[in-house]
Amino acid sequence: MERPDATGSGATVPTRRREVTRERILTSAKELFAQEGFGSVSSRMIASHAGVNVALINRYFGSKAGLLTEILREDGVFPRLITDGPVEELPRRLAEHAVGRLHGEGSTLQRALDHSAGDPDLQAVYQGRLKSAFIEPLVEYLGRENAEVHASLLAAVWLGLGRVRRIEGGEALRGHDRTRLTARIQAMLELCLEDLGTPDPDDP
Amino acid sequence: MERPDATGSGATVPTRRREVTRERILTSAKELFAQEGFGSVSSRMIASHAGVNVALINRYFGSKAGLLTEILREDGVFPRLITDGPVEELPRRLAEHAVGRLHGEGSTLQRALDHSAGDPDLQAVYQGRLKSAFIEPLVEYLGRENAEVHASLLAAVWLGLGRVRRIEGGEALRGHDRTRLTARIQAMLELCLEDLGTPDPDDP
DNA sequence: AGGTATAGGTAAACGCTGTTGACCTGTCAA
DNA sequence: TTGACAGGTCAACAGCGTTTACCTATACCT
Repeated sequence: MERPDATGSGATVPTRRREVTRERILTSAKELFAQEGFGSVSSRMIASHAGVNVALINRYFGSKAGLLTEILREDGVFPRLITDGPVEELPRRLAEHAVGRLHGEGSTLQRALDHSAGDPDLQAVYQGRLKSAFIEPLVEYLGRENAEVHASLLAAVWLGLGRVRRIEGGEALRGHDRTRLTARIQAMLELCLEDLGTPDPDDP
Repeated sequence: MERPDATGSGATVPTRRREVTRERILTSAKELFAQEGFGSVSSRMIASHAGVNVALINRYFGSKAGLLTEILREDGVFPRLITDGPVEELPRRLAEHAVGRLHGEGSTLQRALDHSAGDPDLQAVYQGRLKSAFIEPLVEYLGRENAEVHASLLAAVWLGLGRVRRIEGGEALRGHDRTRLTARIQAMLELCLEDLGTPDPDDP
């Protein structure tokens, strides 16, 4: 079966096209995840919203988690944020972005995925992503001794702020003076990156 | 039906006793959660391990999440940690505890629940718990201006460290000199508690 | 002691989930 | 026109948390 194409030329356009279907699923998934969060959206909901059969999700993305992995891979806000300027300004960039999120800035999708970042299926996805899109770029970007430790501490503050915002609503933080709060978070992030000395486990 | 009691007195002990059954479920749940994590343990697994009917979990705890809420309520490591000494030593206490966890210290149950702290059902449970067992006691304990902001920042670092440990294994942090790492985390927590000035949104 | 209300326990189903394998069918090249 | 095959469908699977209707051991009251 074919359908008339939009050009009015009389030619027909195939209804079965891999890329088109794949994109429909991706678009619907993003939209629904953004509205409801990952855990609350079922495969069948995505499929019916995309006007597509359920089985195709697993055909094209392996699993529901695979679908999310693909969405996150396309998104990639972390690496951009990290390499968006000189190292010495990284704490300021991250602090401003974090505080911005408290005030509802950032894409709907980002916010929704944060909101449901706990799902057990997501755990594995986020684990891979923390390394590939946060720790590793950061380590490479810092490019110095103990970079992994600095990166881990930075990631901890970053993720922790996200978590508090997510499960507490961030009301307490949002209520405070924005400039002062940003400065404080920036200071905390700078402390994460400050020199730690040589890591010698034998030395007390 | 009754069974002989352990005293050998010849008396019998009832087989149907609310508290006994409740406790059997709690014990089994703790054990299984500790081994496998929350998400991987089904209601039916808990029930069969406890030698009890599945429906009793919902009868006694409302839901599987309710069961976990009860377990966490009984546990309560947060409030103890917070009020375990003077305020000025709180950052040191928390830092030491956090680093201790990196090195596998803490109860099996704690570690396992941390490990599966992302489940969507747990999200609500943890949300209530973050407020009642962390923020609120901390706010009351600090008892000063902007206590909520300080508590939120502290909670962010604390939860963030937990999250990094959980999804990254904390290898990078564990590999570093323990004393120096503890000192750094302590400094970060102290920064969370440092005076912020008056929260005036109109003041740039 | 006997009768009986009820708390405690059970079995079977409900509707839902993600996933899979067997089966159609549109599309395109020979 | 015919065949091969990528693309799409359908129905079923096993599992989940939860609920409903039902049974029965227990304990109180006469």
